[in-house]
Amino acid sequence: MKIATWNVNSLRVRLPHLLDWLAAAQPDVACLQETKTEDANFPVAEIQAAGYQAVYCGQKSYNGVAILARSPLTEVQHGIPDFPDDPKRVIAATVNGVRILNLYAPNGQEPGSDKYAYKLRWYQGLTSWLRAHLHQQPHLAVLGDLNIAPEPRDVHNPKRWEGKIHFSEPERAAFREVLNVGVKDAFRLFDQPEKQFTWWDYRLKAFERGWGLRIDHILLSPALVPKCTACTIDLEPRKRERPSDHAPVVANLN
DNA sequence: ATGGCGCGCGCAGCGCGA
Repeated sequence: MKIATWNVNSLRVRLPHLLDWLAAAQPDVACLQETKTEDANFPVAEIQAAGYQAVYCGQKSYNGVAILARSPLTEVQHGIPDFPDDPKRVIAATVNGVRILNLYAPNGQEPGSDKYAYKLRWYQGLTSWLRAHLHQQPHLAVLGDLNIAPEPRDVHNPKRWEGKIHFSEPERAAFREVLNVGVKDAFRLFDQPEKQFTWWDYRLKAFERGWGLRIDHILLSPALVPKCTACTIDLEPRKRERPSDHAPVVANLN
């Protein structure tokens, strides 16, 4: 089973890219973030024609998540239980016995801001939920735009980014707390080339210059780790005209 | 690297993302 995550930055604008990418990459499960689409406008027909079922929760302009799958999606859950928040950042479902958590973590704006405090609170809520959920669902995969670069090697210029949003120490600590629940970063299960990123600023030709961050992740529970045979970043969609600023991350599970 | 981009909304220019 191939599972993937991609922040599409508007599903409406990126639908042609998404359909081409589904055909090329052939994921069995695709978690999307920043759909920016109300449920009534979700492109169900196009997604079905591509061979996928979908569950989704979105809103106008901001946020929005969806899970696409070639097999039935069951036990669909919205939001983080016990975290009073409704900006359409979390959707979960079970596919082929694997519990899929699709997350769009808050951006955080900048350290010290209200949005930053909210991001850290959101991560506390996430960690508590994960701890409980992992006990109930041992075959658990967490995918999404987690908006944190966990280590210096996940940032093109760690000195430049130290203390900045996505790479501040409290954020990295929050990410470590997630890992401490018992999940592993699928990308780091394997030897990887240097300078592997999933997001590049639209400005200043950041993609061409390799100025990126690795902030989109796939985390696997202990039961899934031995089943994982590969985890890669797919740069092809980012090379297109009018791309999303994020690249998809893909993991193969036996 | 930091003004510089791209999105939605809605019809001008702003809020937001990362």
